[in-house]
Amino acid sequence: MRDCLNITKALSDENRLRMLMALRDGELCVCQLTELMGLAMSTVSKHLSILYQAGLVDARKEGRWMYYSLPGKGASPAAREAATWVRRSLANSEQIADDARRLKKVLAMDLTELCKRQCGN
Amino acid sequence: MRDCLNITKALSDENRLRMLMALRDGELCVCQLTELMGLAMSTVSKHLSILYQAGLVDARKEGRWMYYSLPGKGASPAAREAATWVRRSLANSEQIADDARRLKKVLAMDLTELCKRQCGN
DNA sequence: TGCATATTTCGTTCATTGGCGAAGTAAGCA
DNA sequence: TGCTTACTTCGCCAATGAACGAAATATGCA
Repeated sequence: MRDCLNITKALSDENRLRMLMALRDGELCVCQLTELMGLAMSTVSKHLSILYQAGLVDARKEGRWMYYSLPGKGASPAAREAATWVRRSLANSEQIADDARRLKKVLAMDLTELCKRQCGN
Repeated sequence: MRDCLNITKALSDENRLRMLMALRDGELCVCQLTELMGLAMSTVSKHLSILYQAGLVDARKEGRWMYYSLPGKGASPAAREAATWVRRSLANSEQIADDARRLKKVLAMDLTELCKRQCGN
């Protein structure tokens, strides 16, 4: 029950759903997600930790960067099924499509420049 | 996005998950769910309306009684898939097993007597 | 019609959650 | 060793949500 609730609570916030969908095409660092979401970095970090606790994202540290991604085979069946459900349910969301467009621009930016700017705020 | 969030928010409460699971074997009226859950009837009614808004339960009025049940074929795919996910995720929950045991006793009670007692409170 | 009963709605209280900025931590570089 | 940078944790405030009891809304029955 605890695991199940962790997952449903993690999924019950619009910004967290958007972040999960943003990770569809591969891992992103916190700065990139922060730029995409237009929230404070501390807020994004908090959301990511909630998703991580629920097993809905993997985390990988590389140098100073933390990369988050959708979980692989190691994840719990419940979490993977939930992620699949989210992906299908939001496939046609206008908001998600808009995020995908803006994510492309974010990915085109220089990562170091982007992070420097984010952390300056 | 709105539909998806309605579903995940509806599922992000332990008592609502327990109610959904209690409906596995067929419809129940508000009094029966109230007895099972040990909450105020107004609280149970509120939870049911949230599940209903999300499309996670059907509602049927028969005389003075409102019967709630898991949704049939008419329900949205997203809601049905979510319900299936919940059923699988909680299949082995001790809490749910305990609820099932107590539900048997509730079903053995006389419905009219049960309701009269509930509403007296 | 009037009364009992089953349920919902309303108003309030309390706990949880999302948001931010500031301070703290960890990793690379001069 | 310091300094910058990428991120997390902490402390606070505003908003949301769960709980209750009381009042309102059906519905059936005398």
